[in-house]
Amino acid sequence: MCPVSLPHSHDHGRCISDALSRAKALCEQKGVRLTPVRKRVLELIWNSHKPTGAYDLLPQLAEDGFNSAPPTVYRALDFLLELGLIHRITSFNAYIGCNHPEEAHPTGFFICRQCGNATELPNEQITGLISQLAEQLGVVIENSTHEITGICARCRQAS
Amino acid sequence: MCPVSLPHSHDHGRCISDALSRAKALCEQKGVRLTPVRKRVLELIWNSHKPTGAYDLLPQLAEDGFNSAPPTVYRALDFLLELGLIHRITSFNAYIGCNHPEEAHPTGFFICRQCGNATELPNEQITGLISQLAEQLGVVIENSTHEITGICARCRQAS
DNA sequence: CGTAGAATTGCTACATTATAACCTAAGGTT
DNA sequence: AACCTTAGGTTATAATGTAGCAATTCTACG
Repeated sequence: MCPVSLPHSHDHGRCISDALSRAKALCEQKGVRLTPVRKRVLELIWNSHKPTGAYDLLPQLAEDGFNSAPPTVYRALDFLLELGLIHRITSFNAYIGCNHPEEAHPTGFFICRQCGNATELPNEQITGLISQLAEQLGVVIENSTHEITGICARCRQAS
Repeated sequence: MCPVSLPHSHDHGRCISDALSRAKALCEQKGVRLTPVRKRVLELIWNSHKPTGAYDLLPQLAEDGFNSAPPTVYRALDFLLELGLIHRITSFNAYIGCNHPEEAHPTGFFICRQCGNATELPNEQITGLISQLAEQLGVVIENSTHEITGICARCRQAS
């Protein structure tokens, strides 16, 4: 399960290295290649818990001597999205790492207006909602995005 | 309440004229002006129950002799969004009319991949979800978007 | 090995969506 | 009329995302 609220302070280096090893494992399992660009993009996205825009990645890749034209980034993003290693936050045109790429799951995010951090919403609620809706409306659901903004618990207390 | 599923065939002229009179009433009530461009944009959006892109409106406005540069359309859209007369579907970069602009409400949409129609999700479910999440996460929710895609009941039966 | 085929990346150009900035016009008020 | 506020016109540009094709790297198989 994804954390629903970030601990005030956490070992973020650990966050990143965990994400990278999960990614490596998943790629091996699926027989696909976590190439340097792909790995670096994932790492950059995991640099924070704030959604990162595609064009924010370009200069950072350039610094590392990678090619830095939009297609490079978007290809890497597409690859990572496909594997579930990252999610796209459509209302921000931005991307964020996922903690549990192994299990397929409908995605939802809470994004704090103050600190900018995004946390994944608990699966149960989202799953509950969409299965309820599917039955009630008689529809077949293929995809769903849920993006909630506001003030997170920590920022609320800090103010 | 918004219809959750479109009747197979409905008097769509009525849809449009209802929307326009609601808009007129709301504008009078709020003391703002439903100018020709704004009215025409609203009408164009209500031409179907499919989300309409901003740039789709430009040539249609041009046909009617209106100015047709992006700012014109976006200003009209912003005005209509502000009043709740339309909603934005972020995952499609598109806009759609709202049946009940009077009452504030969190918005959610189901969009059919097949026929393209978008229908507003029942308020109760969305409201239920976000109030549950707000309490559980200890957050203050300011905004939420819920966009579900799949196959609607009618298209499912037709296939 | 070595070579064919597939996957990946480099690169240029371009498409789509949205906004900034500044000026003109229209409508409402005294 | 003089003034003020709101709305619209116009040009340019920002931000996000893709198409298409050539060059390279990897992989599998003989």
